[in-house]
This record gives sequence, structure tokens and C-alpha cells, in this order.
Amino acid sequence: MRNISDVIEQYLKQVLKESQANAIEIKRQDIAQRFECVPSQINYVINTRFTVEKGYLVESKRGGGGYIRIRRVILHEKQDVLSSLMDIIHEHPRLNEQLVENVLVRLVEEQMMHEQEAQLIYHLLSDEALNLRVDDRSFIRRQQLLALMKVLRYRNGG
Amino acid sequence: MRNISDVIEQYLKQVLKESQANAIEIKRQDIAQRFECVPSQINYVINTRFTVEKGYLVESKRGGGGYIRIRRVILHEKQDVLSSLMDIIHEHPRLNEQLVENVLVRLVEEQMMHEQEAQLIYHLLSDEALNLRVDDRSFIRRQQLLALMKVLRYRNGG
DNA sequence: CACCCTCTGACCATCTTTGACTTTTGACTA
DNA sequence: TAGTCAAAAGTCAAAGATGGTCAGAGGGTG
Repeated sequence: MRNISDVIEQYLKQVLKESQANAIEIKRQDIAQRFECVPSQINYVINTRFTVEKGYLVESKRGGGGYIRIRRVILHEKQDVLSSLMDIIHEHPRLNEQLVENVLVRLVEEQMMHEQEAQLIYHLLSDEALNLRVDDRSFIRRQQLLALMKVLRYRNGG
Repeated sequence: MRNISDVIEQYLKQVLKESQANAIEIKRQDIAQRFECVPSQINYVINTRFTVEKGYLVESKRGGGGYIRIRRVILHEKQDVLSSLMDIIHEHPRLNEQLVENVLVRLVEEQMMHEQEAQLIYHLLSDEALNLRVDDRSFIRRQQLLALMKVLRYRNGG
């Protein structure tokens, strides 16, 4: 693996997968020690890899007996997935390629669309295709991702 | 071989051929060092020799743990259909919903995409989703349809 | 000679790593 | 109970590590 962040990401996902409950609780310092990095590296990994749109929820507590809890969000209804993603899209001030990718990957994981469809749409929403100023790009992405959600809603019986 | 670009091209193709998967991942700096050239030379080689038309797909990531990934893909046999559609897209001064639909229908007829995919994209490119001034809408549609063509060049056997 | 590739380097964009400083929390003490 | 302290975790900006772009110089070929 190329960088320590990826390694830590994989490790955490592995632990998460192996845990019965869909949540794990870690001690930041422990993880940092295990991978020989500074503690704040763990925050970086969490902030970039375990985001809401990817379907993770993170809680933590400081002080003695502190912890970081990572939870995989489990939504039972397709509707929930769509509406939570719509909320995220609405709330995010800037929609960059990374976020678009996260959302599309999530939709595929949740079996709301096929890999190939996601692939196509990703390219339509790429920086390359949307060769505009950042704000305009963000605007278009928001419009189109919301349009996508709308289609998926009735396509999956909403 | 007369120039360094050709040498690098051959080298990369050789490595690609020898790799089990039809993809390789390189570090720009490494290759540049091996051939004693500036890093941007690698970009030049990639931009001129590993294009989509020639059947290659290139992805990359910057920053720590960055890389350049080159993938061999199989081109779709109906390049002529794509070319003619691209011409149409280029030549039309205004791209309205009707034209988008025509293009998508054609692509489905030629079995270059599935009905459902066309449906999705049609919605993304609709007047409703692209709630903009006519010219801007037209601009976005052009960009995105061209992006679509680019993907379709190699899909189905990539 | 003109033109089209190549090559180069300065400058840019993006992602990661690090560390100093901050905030929160619980336990212990006065 | 209030205050203090140490043990977490959080924040943020700078530094580091890559890759990308672009315009101009350089060179070979018809």
C-alpha cells in the first residue's frame, strides 16, 4: 500500500468487518502507536475516509476513557439511503469530484444503481467535463445529483 | 530509437505487456529518473501515446503515495458511430432536449448503451436539471455528451 | 526554411504527514 | 462542591510529496 493513511483505512475497515456489531471503538493513541504515526493522522484518515456520504458515523469522547467510535450506517429502506444522500448533497457547500465519487460508490454499494451507470455519470460530472469555475461546477453537480436521486427514487419503486 | 519519448513509450508498453493484469501503476518521478529526463516528459509521453483513441486509460493521484495508472482497454468496434455523433454535437450551435434525446436514442439503437442508462442521462441533461440560461445549458450538454462519447469508446470489453 | 514534434522548467494543484496548540472529560483534592 | 490536573481527542496550518499544465526553446525532416 502506498501511504500510511490507506493502510490505516484498510485496517479499520477490516476490524469493522470482523466485528459482530457494525461498530468499533478505538483509542486514537493506540492506533497511532500501532502504525507509528502521530495521533492526528488518525483524524485525517477518519475525516477523509469515514465520511457520512460513504456511510459511516463517527462519535468520540475526549479525556480519561476517551475513544473514537466508528459506525457503519445500516439503512434498511432504499428511501432512507436516497433521502440521506439528498440531505448530504444539499448541505455540502462544495461538491468536488471526491464527493461525487463517494456518493456514486455508495449508491452502487447500496445496489441502487449499476457499476457501469455510476461510471458513466462519474465521467459526466468530472472536472474535465465540467470545465467551469468551481462554484458553477458545484452548482451543476448539485442539480444533477439531485436529478439522479429523483430518477432512482421512482426507478426503485418510490 | 531517436527520441526519449519513443523509448519511454516502448518501455511502458513492455511493462504493460508483461503485467498479468492489463494495467500498471508507475511513479512519475521514478520513470523520469530511470530515463534521466524531467518528470513532465512522462506526461508528454502519456498525453501523446497513451490516449483513449489508442486504447489506453490513464488515472492518477497526486500527493503522498501518488501514482499514475495506465490501463489497456479494448475499443468499441463502433467508433464510426461515435465519431459521427461527436461531429453532430460539435456542429450544432444549440443543444436542446430534443437533440440530447436523439443522440441517446441513437446510442441505444446502436446498442452502445442500455435503455436505463440513457434514461438516467437524459434526466441529468434535462431542462429541469440544467436550470440555467440557454447558452450555459447548451455548453454543459455539449461537454457532457462529449464526455459520454469518450467513455463509450472503450466500454464493453475494457 | 517552415513546421511539427520534443524537451524543459517554472509554477500550480492536490493529497498526506507532522506537530504545536486547544478543548473536553473524569478523577482527585481541598 | 469547586478547583486542579492529567489524559484523551480535536483543530489547523505548515511542510512534504507527488503529479499536472503550459508556454517557449530546441531539433529533426520534408
